[in-house]
Amino acid sequence: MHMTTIVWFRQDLRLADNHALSAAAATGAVIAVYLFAPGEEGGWEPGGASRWWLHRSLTSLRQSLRERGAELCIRASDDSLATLLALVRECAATRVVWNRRYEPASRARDARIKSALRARGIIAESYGGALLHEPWAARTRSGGPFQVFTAFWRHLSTLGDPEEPRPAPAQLRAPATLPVSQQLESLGLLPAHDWPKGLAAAWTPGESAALARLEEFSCRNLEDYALERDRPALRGTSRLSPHLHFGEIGPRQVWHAIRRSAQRQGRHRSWRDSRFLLELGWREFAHHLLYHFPHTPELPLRAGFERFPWQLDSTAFAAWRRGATGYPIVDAGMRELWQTGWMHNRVRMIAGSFLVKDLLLPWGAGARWFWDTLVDADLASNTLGWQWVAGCGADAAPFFRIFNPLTQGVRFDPAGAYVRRWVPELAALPDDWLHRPWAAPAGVLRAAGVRLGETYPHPLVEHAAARKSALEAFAAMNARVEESR
DNA sequence: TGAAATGTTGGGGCG
DNA sequence: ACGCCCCAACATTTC
Repeated sequence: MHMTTIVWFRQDLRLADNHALSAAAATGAVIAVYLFAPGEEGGWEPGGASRWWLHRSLTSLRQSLRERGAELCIRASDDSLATLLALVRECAATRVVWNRRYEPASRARDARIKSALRARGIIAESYGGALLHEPWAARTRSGGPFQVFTAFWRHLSTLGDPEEPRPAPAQLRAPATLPVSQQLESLGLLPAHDWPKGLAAAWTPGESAALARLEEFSCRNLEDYALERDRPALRGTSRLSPHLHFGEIGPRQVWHAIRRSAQRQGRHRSWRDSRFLLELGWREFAHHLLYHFPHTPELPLRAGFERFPWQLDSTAFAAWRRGATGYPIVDAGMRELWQTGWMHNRVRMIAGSFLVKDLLLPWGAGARWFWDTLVDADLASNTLGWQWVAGCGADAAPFFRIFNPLTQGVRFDPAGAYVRRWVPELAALPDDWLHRPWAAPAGVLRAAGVRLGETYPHPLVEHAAARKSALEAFAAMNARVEESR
């Protein structure tokens, strides 16, 4: 059998463990295509940091395709079906294949495209690879989706290990006719200003960097991860999230790399219960929830929260975004985000809790800011994270679980290395006052060169009072819900 | 994957 | 010796 197949790359910018690509390579010539269609993302077109990453990742993908004898065809259009049909005609292709995405807009579009292709006699196939298990594979006893993480994760373990990852095809056969590609630069993914300098210093997008990252991380002891993952000053986390989001590496590869490494180290059972795989489980859970509750990027899963009395204070929101709230651990996180396109998970929770519960700003505003600034911005994970912290999601933290930014700072950044790195104007403060400069004696501030309100802001709100207001707002929401029943 | 408020216990100082 | 108070440490409840 020999045919010409279009491989439609999307969030699977890799050659290894790519079932769509393998299927195409096994049966004939391959036309690798990337379609940039931000208008088809249902209002969630890639943000600035994602666009920067995408540019670099496509550069990398194009290079590794070339090394195997294939070219990457890039087209920009908000009508992917029309572009695919044009490519089919241009190259006399008979088949189009891709790996699935699970965002609501993508699912609707892909379903429409699949049936339109088939209606024209073109073979259209989709494959799984972005998740360990398809989101519809897990069902509660009563047939519905899971809404509690532990139950979901326990159920996944009954489905068994995911398939072993497949190697990248060694060689790709070129088609008789190569389609014309747009210049990558014509997509306009790189911003004009020098924001990407910080991103480039922190990250290397692309499949080979992703594999190197996984190799490095999986050599580490899984117990060290459990101990260090909550300490933002350490490099305790895997930092695989952007690579996973863009599919430069797939979760099956991660799973089996962890398994192999643990078994090499003589741990033949414990790895399954490791904290790290649990975090991979949260990623699965996020996709499960988005698949079954497609409205959650915009609306709270717990509908009562639509009546929450948010305070729309744009000055406070701007201070939060800039990292000028006056709470060092929050500001450190927001500045790490702006400068590197990433924020440590523990600090995401602290900064998120501060936005929602201390400033009473709607979680969706935080979600949009993260969407624009995170290199790992992912609709499923971002939505789950924000609904978790706001207390309005499935298996979320109860609303009254309010983080104290001072306590959290002292507990998780005890030596202050994280705050000093990202809030250098406080660096000279002694440990005792670093997380609460507002309480430091005047002499200590003077000695450290800190002038509150000038070199570093006064706290935007007083936490104890803000906490009280948040609980009152929550009570007001519950009263409104009660009243309307 | 929280924190604050409230309750309980037990040891030591002291009249 | 005994009861009383204070307070730290820990546990439980509440938001």
